[in-house]
Amino acid sequence: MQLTRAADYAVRVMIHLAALPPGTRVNRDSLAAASEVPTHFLSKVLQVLVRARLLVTHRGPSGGFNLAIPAEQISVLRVVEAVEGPIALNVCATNGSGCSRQSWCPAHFVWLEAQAALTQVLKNASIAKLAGEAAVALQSVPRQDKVVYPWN
Amino acid sequence: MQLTRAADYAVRVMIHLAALPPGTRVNRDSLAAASEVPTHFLSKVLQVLVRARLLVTHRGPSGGFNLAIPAEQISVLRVVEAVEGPIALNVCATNGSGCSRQSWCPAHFVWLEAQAALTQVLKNASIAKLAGEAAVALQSVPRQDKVVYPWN
DNA sequence: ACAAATAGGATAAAAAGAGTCTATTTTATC
DNA sequence: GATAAAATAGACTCTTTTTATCCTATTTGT
Repeated sequence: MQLTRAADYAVRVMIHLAALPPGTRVNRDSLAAASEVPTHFLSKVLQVLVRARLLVTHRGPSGGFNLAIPAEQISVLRVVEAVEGPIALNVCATNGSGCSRQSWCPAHFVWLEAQAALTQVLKNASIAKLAGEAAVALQSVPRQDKVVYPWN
Repeated sequence: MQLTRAADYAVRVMIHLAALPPGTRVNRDSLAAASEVPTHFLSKVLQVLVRARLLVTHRGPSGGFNLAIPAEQISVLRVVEAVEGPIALNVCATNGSGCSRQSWCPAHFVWLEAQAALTQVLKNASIAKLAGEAAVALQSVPRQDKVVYPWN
């Protein structure tokens, strides 16, 4: 009943990028440092986010990652599901076949309801909003990462 | 991000017992059959529920398990947490130390909020209520388990 | 050409999850 | 007291997932 570390890391990274000027490109090592994530593991997570079209990647010198779409349009749910797949609190709460008791099991609806409540919160939380909060919290931390601004 | 099978099984068993006359004692094999759970595995789950004071156990012939308290007073949350421990969506959402970023991490509050939404649903769902729904669904299934009524 | 990056495959350690088996203890009943 | 029905407890297995790490490509800006 826990998020994977990968999903947590993904959300951290997305928020970090959203807090920078739109389009800012940041390389993996900077992202790893800023998000406190093991670099090699973060590579994997970033690759997933790229495949999910949430990030855009650039190779070569001055390469790195930036948001593929405006942070306002990205919910935490979307990021989490990009990494973990669709959230399902129980096997019987899957879209697929699920369990044999599905049709009558009285617990079934509770799982669905709980799942809906959970995903609703994650859906309503946009990465942009969280990044805004982050900006406030980070005012006392002037250190800058190595970043490449899009106008350079 | 899923319930364990054990927690699912625990809820099934509790609902099954709650649907019977109060105090009805049922042995493990009957519970396993009714709940579609591997018998030996169910043993483990039942032991946990006994330690959590949700079930009362009786050994020997005509032994078995029955609810320790009225089903109206038992929430699904309580059953789940008896088996899985306190629900925490993320390491940083634990009561304990959590992660170093806890104090300022903007995602932190989202996890807490999502967790609250989830637990709220599970807390509001009483085993008794679900058992009532089960009773309706089971009207077409006349088969009786081997049970021991408390007045015998 | 060179160097800075990402991509992606292979590997692996550790933990969790799910289930099985068996010996032991308790206890109702004959 | 003997017997048998039941729960208890713990060891054990097997599989999958998680969480990485490392290494070799491949891209690409200068």
